[in-house]
Amino acid sequence: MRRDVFQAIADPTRRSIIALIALQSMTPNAIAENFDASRQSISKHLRILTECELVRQEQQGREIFYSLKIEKMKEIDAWLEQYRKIWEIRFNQLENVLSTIKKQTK
Amino acid sequence: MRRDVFQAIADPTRRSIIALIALQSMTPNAIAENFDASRQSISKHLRILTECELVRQEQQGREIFYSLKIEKMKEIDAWLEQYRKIWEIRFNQLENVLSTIKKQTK
DNA sequence: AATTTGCGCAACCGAAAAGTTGCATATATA
DNA sequence: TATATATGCAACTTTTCGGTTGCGCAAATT
Repeated sequence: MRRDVFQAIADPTRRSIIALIALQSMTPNAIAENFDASRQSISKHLRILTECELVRQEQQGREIFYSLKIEKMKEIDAWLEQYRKIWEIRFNQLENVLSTIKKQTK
Repeated sequence: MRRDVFQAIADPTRRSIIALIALQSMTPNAIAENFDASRQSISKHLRILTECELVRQEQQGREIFYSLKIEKMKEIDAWLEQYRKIWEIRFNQLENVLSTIKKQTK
């Protein structure tokens, strides 16, 4: 089972779950109430999110609270970083081109 | 076919293709040479990347050059932004807690 | 003009993923 | 203690995905 963060966030339901539990931890039932999907289906998504460590479980009596491991999101951020650099360079190049044109028209 | 950026970057081969063409545009054959995968397989990935507008094609004779549409990557960045905010808040809260502890031990 | 080259497209196949159903288990509650 | 509730897990089905094969077409090359 190739489970990585990128695969985890590929599913729109999982992205919604992430958004839902980003601020406060929730039980599977509470989460499922926000979707058309069945409890089991949500449970499976939660398992996938847990397996790739995007989510943490906390047992409390017979309830299990799920919350987002926000640190793991930084992995995506780190991957994006290289491209952020590129688009900044591109932007600067464009700036230069524009200022050159401006000078020429003067 | 539900094709979005998140689904596109879920596949490791596609992420490699993105990295490869980020700086200069390349033909499918040239791209395929960098992988074990067949030309057709790479071509299919390129189609998916094109469909979700992460990649642009430029015909030049019988060759087609593919290049990254870096702007589209910003969509992922925009999605991450909300979580970036959260982890900054968390970090500041931690700072506060630490400084409170520091004061108490004084 | 015939052949080679670069490429896309459609059909097919096997593996993995998503969803459903039916349990089992542990903790509350009556 | 019997029952209801919260949840996970395993088995099964359906869908999706990645890859291969085979074809067609247009641009280069001979």
